[in-house]
Amino acid sequence: MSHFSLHDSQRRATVPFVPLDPEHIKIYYCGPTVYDLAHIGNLRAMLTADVLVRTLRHLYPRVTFVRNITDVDDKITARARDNNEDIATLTERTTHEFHADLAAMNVIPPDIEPRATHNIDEMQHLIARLVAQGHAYEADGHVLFSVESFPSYGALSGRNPEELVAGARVEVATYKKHPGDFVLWKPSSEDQPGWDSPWGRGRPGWHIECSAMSHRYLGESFDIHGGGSDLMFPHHENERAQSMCCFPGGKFANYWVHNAMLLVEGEKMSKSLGNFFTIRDVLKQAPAEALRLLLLSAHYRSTLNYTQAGLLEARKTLDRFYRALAAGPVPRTEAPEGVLKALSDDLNTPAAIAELHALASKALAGDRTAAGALKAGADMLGLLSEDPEKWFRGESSDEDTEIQALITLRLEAKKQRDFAKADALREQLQGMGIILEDTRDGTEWRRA
RNA sequence: GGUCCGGUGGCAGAGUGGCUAUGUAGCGGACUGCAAAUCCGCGUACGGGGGUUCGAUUCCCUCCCGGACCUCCA
Repeated sequence: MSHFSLHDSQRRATVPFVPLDPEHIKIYYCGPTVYDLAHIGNLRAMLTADVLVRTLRHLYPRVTFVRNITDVDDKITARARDNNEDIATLTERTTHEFHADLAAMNVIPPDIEPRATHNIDEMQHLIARLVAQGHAYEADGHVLFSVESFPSYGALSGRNPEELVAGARVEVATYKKHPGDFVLWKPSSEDQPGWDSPWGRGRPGWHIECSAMSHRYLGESFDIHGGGSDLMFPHHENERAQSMCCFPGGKFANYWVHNAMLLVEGEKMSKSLGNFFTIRDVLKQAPAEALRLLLLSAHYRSTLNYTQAGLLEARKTLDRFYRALAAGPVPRTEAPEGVLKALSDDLNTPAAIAELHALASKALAGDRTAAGALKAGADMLGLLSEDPEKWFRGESSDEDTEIQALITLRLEAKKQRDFAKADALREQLQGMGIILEDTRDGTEWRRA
């Protein structure tokens, strides 16, 4: 078995991955807040988790992957109000859209996908425990976590509470004992979602839900906790504080995985710059696998520059890979060593893709074992899952007959060495978005 | 202001104390009636300046530039 190394954000180093229990790997990822369509930045985090889980599944007999849905949040409440719809309608619809988008991207669903609103009791239980243990206090209707009660607060993100005070760009609520204290429970007005609690009708703070759900489904200690690097502080830092104070005997997450952000055409993706892409936006203009390959073409801890040119390049790369598969039979093969080695080295997807290129070249040269290895290796990355013919031609349609007829006419013209006519027919097809490839055995076609 | 990451060939993007990925674009060639696809060849990159070393893109220092985070954010 290959040695799997993973970069742990807390240790700030790439270290050998040592499972808590090699028979059962447990991983938790922060899922979406369901108030809007997922964008390609969200997708990068989901893909990082996906490749991580695929790799772990290959190396270990059992992996439990938990990814939550945040369906109570002030952003949700605000959006529902703007849309003039029920909160539940908004969150249900957005959750379905999220699932559909990830399915289109060939992302493996989590084993357990808990919803925050189904875990309010668990959250209250944790909060009560924190209060009882002196890690949390009630103030002005809120329950707050006391960062000073947890000596290692800041260890994950590498900051200390004093620094946070100096740079804070948000005004500190007066009822906080320490400016870094954060909300565990907050009171709800009549028009806000709320649940009865020992501290009055209210709703949970953002961070407590992940502590509650990871504990409920994975226990006091689990192997990996992941998310985007922007979640490291404050979200993950706070989760860690809550959970470790609640369960001093546990380790909470043993490894922390954080993916870097992405840029769009060299700039930060933002709605005001007009370069904000949802998964759906991209899928209108390119196949899902092209987007997937593009996002995996940079290492997850590097900033990735998403560009239109890159999307086209990814598609061309896949064309070549699919050609390599289509060139002959594709035997079932074990995942190739080179790909496994790359992925075992902190999920080095660019190196894994380079292996795929080498295999594709061999396959195109007639090595069908390499074609099998290409398929198996690509599968580790969730790529090349389509039928090559479908990849090149799309779903078969009535148009195919017409295309075939024009091709036959052109072959006739060619036979009579009427190249002007043959070229005219080829141009006509090109106008229909069809590219021809003459081979020894006839003429193949594909969509541009 | 604080903390932390980066700067690699036209572009994308790995990696390494000496053998300088991979892809794409470009150029030349083979194949083809012409294309497309495929194949062959070419272009020797590591922000600037110091230092350590027999040797640095890789280690150290410094400067410049970019980015992230500092309680909305994948």
